Amino acid sequence: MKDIVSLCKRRGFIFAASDIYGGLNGFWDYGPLGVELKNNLRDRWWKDMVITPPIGPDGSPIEILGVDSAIIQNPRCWEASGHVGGFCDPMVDCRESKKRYRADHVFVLVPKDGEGFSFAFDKDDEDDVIEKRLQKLAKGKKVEDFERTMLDQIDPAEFGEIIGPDVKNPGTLTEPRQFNMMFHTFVGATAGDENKAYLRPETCAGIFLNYKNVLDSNRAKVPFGIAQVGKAFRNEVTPRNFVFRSREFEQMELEWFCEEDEVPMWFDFWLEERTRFWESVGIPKSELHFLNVPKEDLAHYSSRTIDVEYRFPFSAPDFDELEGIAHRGCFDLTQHQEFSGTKLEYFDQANNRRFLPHVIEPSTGLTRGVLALICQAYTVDESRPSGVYLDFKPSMAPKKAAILPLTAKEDHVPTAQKLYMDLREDYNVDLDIKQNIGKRYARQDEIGTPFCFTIDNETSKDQSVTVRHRNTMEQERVSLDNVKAFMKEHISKA
RNA sequence: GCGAGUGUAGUUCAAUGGUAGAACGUCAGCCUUCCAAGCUGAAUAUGCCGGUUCGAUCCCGGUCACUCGCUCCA
Repeated sequence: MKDIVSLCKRRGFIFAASDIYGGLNGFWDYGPLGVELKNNLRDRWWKDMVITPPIGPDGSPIEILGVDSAIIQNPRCWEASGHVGGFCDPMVDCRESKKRYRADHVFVLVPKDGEGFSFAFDKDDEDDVIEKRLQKLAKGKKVEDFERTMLDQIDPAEFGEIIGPDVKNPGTLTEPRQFNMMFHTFVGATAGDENKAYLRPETCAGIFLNYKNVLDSNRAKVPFGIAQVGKAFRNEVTPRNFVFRSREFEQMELEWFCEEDEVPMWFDFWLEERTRFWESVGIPKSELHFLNVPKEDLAHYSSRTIDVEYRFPFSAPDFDELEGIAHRGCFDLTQHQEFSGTKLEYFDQANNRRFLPHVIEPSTGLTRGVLALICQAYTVDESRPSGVYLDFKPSMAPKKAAILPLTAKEDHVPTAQKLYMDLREDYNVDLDIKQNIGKRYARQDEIGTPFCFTIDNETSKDQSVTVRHRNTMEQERVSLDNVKAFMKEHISKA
């Protein structure tokens, strides 16, 4: 992983944000090649979703519409989604056991006579565990001698008298701290609670907020989908693993609205489609893993979620989440309907009935996808000068080809320039004239350019150039006239 | 947020209480007819802030970042 991070910096894929100031934990910038790669992945997703959506089970193309909603929305929408209420749980750390507890998940036995210490327990602790611990530490007191109170109901000033759940001495618990995952900001020039707003922690809310607008303006009929790509922000406790968990990231989310009884069919449909997508951009199925998220780990709104996981270098041999496909039920529309007071029911004219559609959400991290593409492409090959090459699918590669005059002299350069000007109309290509040919091949290997066209003495004789293939380093001759056709053939099918 | 470790050119590594050196890469020139070749030259570093000291890259403190473990990940 270290090597990948260093290659990303060295060649201009991904830099630490504010690098010259020493960086900022959890934020990353995309360099010249990184932004191309990210755009390629994003554009492919957008094309596969919105421009040419898949063929549905009935044989005709399904309907998906795109939106691009604001990052900052009315803060009430985050109350509806549960982000404001549900995720501000005060947490308490134990200085000795190094554990962290939710203050509302810890209860405390406070002595009724006010003498001696109080004892904290996890809310799930069984009675016999509690009794045993009291026997050891409470100097003869029994459960009946205590009053049971939740930790978040106790004044932190009295924490000094409490013995934490996993320790033997009092005074190790810190004050409760709020851990709100949402970044907040203020709308308007004055900073106060009345104009507090949030940076969206996920893009899907903007879809639900526009669900009615899209329906009304586009004659959409259930089942249909709304797609969005955009930035989201989460104040992660621990940004880790390069761009995998960062505080500012980019999501590609589809909300698929359908009838409740068709949920199982569409769920399977999207699972299959999304798997196909990842394969098509270069992630082999062998490196993917499908995690049926266990009930106890499901989000509050979801009754079924499958995580599409990828074998990242930092997780290997295990996998980490790349995409989540969730059945969100009608939770979001119900909540927004209630909080906004706007009716969001769908009217099915054919059957003359109103209902709130259920939602299947394939939600993926664009920036995580970029990381997966880079990790997957990273190929060590000691036999070649660069020692490594990036095995991108040609369609994903930031640069599709490099045009290299064999020498900087003679008539190689003008021919190369002409070819470059011609190719760049259709493809993102490089023209590189300086230094010997080996160095230039090596450089292109490191950034994953699939093809290099080399102009040599023979070119002026027979109007042909050498194509050098990145993965095999093999060469073949192609006539100048056929270079475009060659590109078209090799890039469109991959 | 806690604990442990780390921090020297783009990268990988040296060295030192007296102000840093190499290799590779990068750039320029020469030379080169297909894989980081050769020759000549050049630019570039002690994360940041403070303290101790005559003097700190080195010792101390803070901070920032990275790695690992915990925690978190709706």
